[in-house]
Amino acid sequence: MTQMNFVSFEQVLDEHFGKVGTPKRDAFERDVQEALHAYRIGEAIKAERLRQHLTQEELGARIGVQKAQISRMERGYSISIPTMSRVFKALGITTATLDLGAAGKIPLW
Amino acid sequence: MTQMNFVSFEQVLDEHFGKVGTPKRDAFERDVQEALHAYRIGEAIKAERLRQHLTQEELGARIGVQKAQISRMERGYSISIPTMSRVFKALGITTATLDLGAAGKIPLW
DNA sequence: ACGAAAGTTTCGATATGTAGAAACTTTTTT
DNA sequence: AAAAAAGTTTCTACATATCGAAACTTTCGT
Repeated sequence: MTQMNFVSFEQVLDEHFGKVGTPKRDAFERDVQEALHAYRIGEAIKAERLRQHLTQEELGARIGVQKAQISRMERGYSISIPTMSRVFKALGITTATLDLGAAGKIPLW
Repeated sequence: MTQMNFVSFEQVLDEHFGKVGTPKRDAFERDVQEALHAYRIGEAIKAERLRQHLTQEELGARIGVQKAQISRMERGYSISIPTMSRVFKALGITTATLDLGAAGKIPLW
């Protein structure tokens, strides 16, 4: 086998989306971040649902949506604050605050 | 002047939207909650912007939107998580966590 | 009181999120 | 291994959010 060539993840990104700071790359970075936070929220929903031994169908019934909808939320399909709040409330989570550090804490519902 | 008649806020709500638990009233209560949290987020944005002595136009420039858009956000026009995160980042707020109590804390960006 | 700056609103176009129905895949139970 | 249950995806329709342009209102400095 001849010498292998390695390419870093960064190199691939630079090539496909441009260097950091260029509009296209920045848009990409934003998309990644947004997908990530939606995913984290989904994970939290799923963890809490499983802790309570509920199926997606049962949780869906509580807020009047199909199991398919719960699936989408848990899998990180981008979610709005009202939707997020409906689901967490249905899971019995009555308080949620957005902690902005120096800028204060905001109760979300 | 003859005897005045007083009506409680609750009575007005009951009459216009039905009692708590009915679909119409529940929808109303949800709308109020959603408007309220959007408003609180708007207040936080405004407070932080003013603390830094920035105009809406200057803050808008940082994220590439018009001053009109910042105005809408601050006044409680319903806001998505990605939008919220863009604004707070532009204000230098680098960490934000969603605190769900027993269900944990989720970094939002 | 006047003009300028800052903030708000309306209108309309476009983008993103919500959601059911139904087919499909994966996991669990028997 | 077959059936049932749980979870996921695709397609589609509709609802909500984003945002600029431009008119408008409020606030501030002189």
